[in-house]
Amino acid sequence: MSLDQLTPEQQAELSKVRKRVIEAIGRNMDLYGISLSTGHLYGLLFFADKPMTLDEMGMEMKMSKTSMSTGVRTLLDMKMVNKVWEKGSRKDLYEVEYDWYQTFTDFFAIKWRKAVESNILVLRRAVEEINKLLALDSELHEPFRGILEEDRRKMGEAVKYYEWLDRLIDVMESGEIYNLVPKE
Amino acid sequence: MSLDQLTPEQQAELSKVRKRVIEAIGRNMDLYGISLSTGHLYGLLFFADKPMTLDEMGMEMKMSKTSMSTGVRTLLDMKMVNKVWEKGSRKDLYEVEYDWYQTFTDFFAIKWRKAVESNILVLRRAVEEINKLLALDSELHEPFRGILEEDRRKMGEAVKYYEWLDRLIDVMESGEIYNLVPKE
DNA sequence: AAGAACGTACAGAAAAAACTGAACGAAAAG
DNA sequence: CTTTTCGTTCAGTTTTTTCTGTACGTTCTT
Repeated sequence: MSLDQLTPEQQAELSKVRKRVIEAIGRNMDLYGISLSTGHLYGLLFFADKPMTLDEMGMEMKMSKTSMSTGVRTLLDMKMVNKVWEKGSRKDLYEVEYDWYQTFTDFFAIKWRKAVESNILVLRRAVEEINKLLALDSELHEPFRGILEEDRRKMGEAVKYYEWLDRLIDVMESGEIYNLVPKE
Repeated sequence: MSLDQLTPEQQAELSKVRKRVIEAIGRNMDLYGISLSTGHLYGLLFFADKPMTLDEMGMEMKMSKTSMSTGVRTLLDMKMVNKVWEKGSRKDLYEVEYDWYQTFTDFFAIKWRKAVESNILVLRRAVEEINKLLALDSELHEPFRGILEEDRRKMGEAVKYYEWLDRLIDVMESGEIYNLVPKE
């Protein structure tokens, strides 16, 4: 943090302000599926004036290095922090991705995309399966046929929705979203 | 589920197909901050051909009525299910909101909006606080002044991002988003 | 008014997730 | 080549979340 050069009063003032912000940001990071303490870690890195090592994080967070390692990896997987290379140091260094617009769209590209595609796949397969059942014997008892058709209809609707979501994610990834909602 | 009219083989076929879909949907509902079993409950309601009571859900899910009650309330709070009134029955009836586009935008309107506004508030206050510190004494030691200004800059950027996110949520709530990404 | 049916609050049990320290393997330093 | 440093794996512990049964208040039914 390199706050060492400040007087104790200055350090206290500053960390009071920062702590409130870190707390708020960290608390709301569960929207990204991130635990509170990993959210705090993110907040710490947000205010750091230089990339940090795992040991430094552990020091500041008063937590084990193991926890820092897993926390950082979570953030790394979501592209919320970046690994930084610095000649001379053989420790790994990390800093937050300060482009939060990018972080937001990456979140969708990584997490939501996966869910969307998995669900589309499963739904399409299920529809196929039902089609097979319906085709197999045209002499189906009415209640069964009706239920199958209703299920197929519902799943068809769901697929349409997921395809829409897929396109929405495209629009975010491509940056087109900024045409509709400009950054400024 | 009113599958009673079907033969055991038909019931088996159908529930095999449904179970796979429910599993997939439920698994990915953690994106909404919803537990796996509440996700399964949602899946169950998705396939139900009529609104269900808590007892029916407990029966199907093989879980306690208490759990059904809390699960349904979670889904209700997120507007993923609706309470349905049916004359004659004095039990509460629930059905899923089948308009998934609406569900998606409601999710942002409910969860993200809250986070965004809370964070903007906290950040604005913190910026104010820093402005006060900077104004208080113009004879600040350089390192402190520099750090304060850097923190202020970062938080200003964050506020701008959150304001963008706020506008994005507006666009979703208003339906403008469908101009950019049409439903079909 | 009394009894039955319903949903939920609550406290304890069970399950899941987060956290830690010790141990290990890889890679740099001596 | 040996030693040190670093990040991660893993097993065990702590903390948090989920789940359950009982008890309770409310609202219908009779």
